[in-house]
Amino acid sequence: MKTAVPERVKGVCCPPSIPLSIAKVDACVDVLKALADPTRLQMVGALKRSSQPVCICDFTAAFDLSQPTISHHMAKLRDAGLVEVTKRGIWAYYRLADRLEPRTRALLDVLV
Amino acid sequence: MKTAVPERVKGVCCPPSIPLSIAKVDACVDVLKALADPTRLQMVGALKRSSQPVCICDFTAAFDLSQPTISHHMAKLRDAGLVEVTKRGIWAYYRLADRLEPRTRALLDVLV
DNA sequence: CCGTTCCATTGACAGTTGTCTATGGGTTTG
DNA sequence: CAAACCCATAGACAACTGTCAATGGAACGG
Repeated sequence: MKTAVPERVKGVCCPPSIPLSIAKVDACVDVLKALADPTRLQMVGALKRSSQPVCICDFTAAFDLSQPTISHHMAKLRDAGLVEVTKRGIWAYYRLADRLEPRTRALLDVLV
Repeated sequence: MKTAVPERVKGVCCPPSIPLSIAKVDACVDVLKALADPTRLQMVGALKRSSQPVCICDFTAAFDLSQPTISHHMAKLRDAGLVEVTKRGIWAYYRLADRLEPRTRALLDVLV
């Protein structure tokens, strides 16, 4: 029964008891921060569902946000390693990163 | 070949072409925001690994943060519906929420 | 070569977030 | 009751974030 609370002794609170998994936490948090925004989450979802790289101008049209804001959000996804860009002529085409970590891939499969 | 970029016509950029899945995005983002912090992510991980509810004083001891800050982080996890509390005497025991949405559960399985 | 188109960067600004100190409330113990 | 203990809330403050307008750079077309 998981809800049966452990016994405690007053004043003996707070031994350093919790095993924390500090490794990879920061990297994980960076990915979560990148995804924790409505615009960026929808961007990633659209890229994941698309069979082709998507021109960023389409995102500029799809969201009610200025072009610099869209560019800014995409830059955050780039910095997090989630997306990659191919420039062709005056256009910039984005896609999900080719070599996502398996955990990150699994995360996207759950999310979008 | 997913990297073959689509053709474009100059000036015809930005048709309203991207199908966005607006539903549930905000709810999803709320969960992601709650998890997108090193302290909170480790808290959730510790709760997930623990077979018993964990006294919040243990978190106060485990992290190099003040007691109100720990309480504040746990409140954020509560507000996001990720954890639940049982009070007993002067102690507050936290655990993962009993009825997490399947998607949220899957998210935690990937993350922690 | 010059204007047009698309994209990224910069700078500014308001709103949110993480942290602390201070305080108060509830529970147990002397 | 009074003191000690644990926890949550309130207030303050610095740091970060999301947004926009303005600017500049690169590529294309006449």
